[in-house]
Amino acid sequence: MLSISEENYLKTIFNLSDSGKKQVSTNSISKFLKTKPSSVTDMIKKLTVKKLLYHKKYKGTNISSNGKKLAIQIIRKHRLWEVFLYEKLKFKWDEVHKIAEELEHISNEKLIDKLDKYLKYPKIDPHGDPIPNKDGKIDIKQIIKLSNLSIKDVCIVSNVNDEDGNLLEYLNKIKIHIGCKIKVFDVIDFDKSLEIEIDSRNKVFISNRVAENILVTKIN
Amino acid sequence: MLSISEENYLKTIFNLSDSGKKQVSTNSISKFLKTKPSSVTDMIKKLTVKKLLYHKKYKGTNISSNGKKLAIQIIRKHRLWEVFLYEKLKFKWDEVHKIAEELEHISNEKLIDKLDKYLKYPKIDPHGDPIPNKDGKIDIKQIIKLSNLSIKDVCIVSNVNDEDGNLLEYLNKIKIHIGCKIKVFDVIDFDKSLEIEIDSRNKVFISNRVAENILVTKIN
DNA sequence: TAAATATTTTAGACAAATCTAAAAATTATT
DNA sequence: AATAATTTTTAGATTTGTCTAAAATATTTA
Ligand SMILES: [Mn+2]
Ligand SMILES: [Mn+2]
Ligand SMILES: [Mn+2]
Ligand SMILES: [Mn+2]
Repeated sequence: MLSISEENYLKTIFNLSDSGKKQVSTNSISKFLKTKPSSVTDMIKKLTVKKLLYHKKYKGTNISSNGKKLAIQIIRKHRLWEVFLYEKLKFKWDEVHKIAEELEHISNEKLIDKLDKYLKYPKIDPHGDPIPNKDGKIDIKQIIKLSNLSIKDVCIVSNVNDEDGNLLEYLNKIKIHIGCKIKVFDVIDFDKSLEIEIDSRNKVFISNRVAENILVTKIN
Repeated sequence: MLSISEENYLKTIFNLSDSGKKQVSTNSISKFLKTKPSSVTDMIKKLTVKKLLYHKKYKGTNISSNGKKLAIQIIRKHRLWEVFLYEKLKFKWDEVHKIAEELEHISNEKLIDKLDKYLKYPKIDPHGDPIPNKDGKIDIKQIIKLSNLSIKDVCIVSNVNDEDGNLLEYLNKIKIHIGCKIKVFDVIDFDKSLEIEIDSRNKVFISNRVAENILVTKIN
């Protein structure tokens, strides 16, 4: 059994490593979790003893296959709770992440199984992130950043960064949501901002920064 | 903001004090929470500084009105989650208490408001305990122990002790549940055990000990 | 009411998770 | 390659919640 802190570190390392593909630096973990690098070093040692991480002094950290399995189960819980909060309790999509950060640490396998069933085995969370199944398997779609599209491209929004509440609020305002259709009308050379049309209705300009945080699947 | 430990102590003291009516001994808290008396003394000091308890060395502990308010809100959360687990996720009534012990510590007022609404503002939890409303008000019914009834009395089960999973499992087995009707057929002089008929169907004997843990409202 | 017993508190220790300050190692710059 | 800057680790401290052992107080029993 892991403590809440251990779970948060493990999940963060899994995410920062791009699902275990890359090495993670001590500083990046410390920045993400808003703890000091020295605290991160301590926790890395602890999780390494538990064989959830590999670590060589001064070199960087990799997640082990056991670590991956545990991290994916935490993510599964997080995203199922997000669906519950969004679908059943009618929270806005920019409110669910913070609450799910707490709910994800409740450990009872039967609870998660029953929640999954109750929600009818959802495949994605309210931000378009895939929900791992009980065995840890994750459906991955071919997705690209909206900022990579060109004039006249059309796409469906499949995912947005759920870490930043301000971004989600802004997307609410301009009516961008998971599953909506976006057509690129113009790409401004000066700052790479985009003029887009959302669901064949409202036309707006969005910055390149915003476009980088919206993941889409091209449909033409 | 209270820690999970502080919340558990506060709730325990509220319950052991019979909703604030009685003084609570250090040992009784320690027994209930399975911690040592010295740990209890430490926590009492901390909660006294926060003005949630009154305490005089060697004399005993009383809960303050602020402490009562907080305890009632934790109980509200606990019982609402129990209703969710029982009604929506279809857990058995003997399974929900343990999980609710964790869920009750998630602190987000909007979450509890929305959960309450979603469950249609339930008045009692799966064990018949009243759910305090948002302002902390609790409906109290005229309830007595089943063990206090006499031959030919009829009653409705309104509450059972939810702390002991074994009791709940046993009640499941003999089909006693909240709202069921019980008629007393005989009271055995020797050990005060009862012969009862449940919902005009199955007749069984139950021990005095069991009858003491079933609260009912008389209907004749 | 004095002694025995039980309860409660104090003193000091420990593990977990964090921090600051300083040392060690790595990486970037001249 | 030497120096400067950055990153990472170590050493030691702090807070929270727990423990054991012993001391202080209260209660029960003889
Ligand atoms: Mn999230
Ligand atoms: Mn979390
Ligand atoms: Mn309960
Ligand atoms: Mn609890």
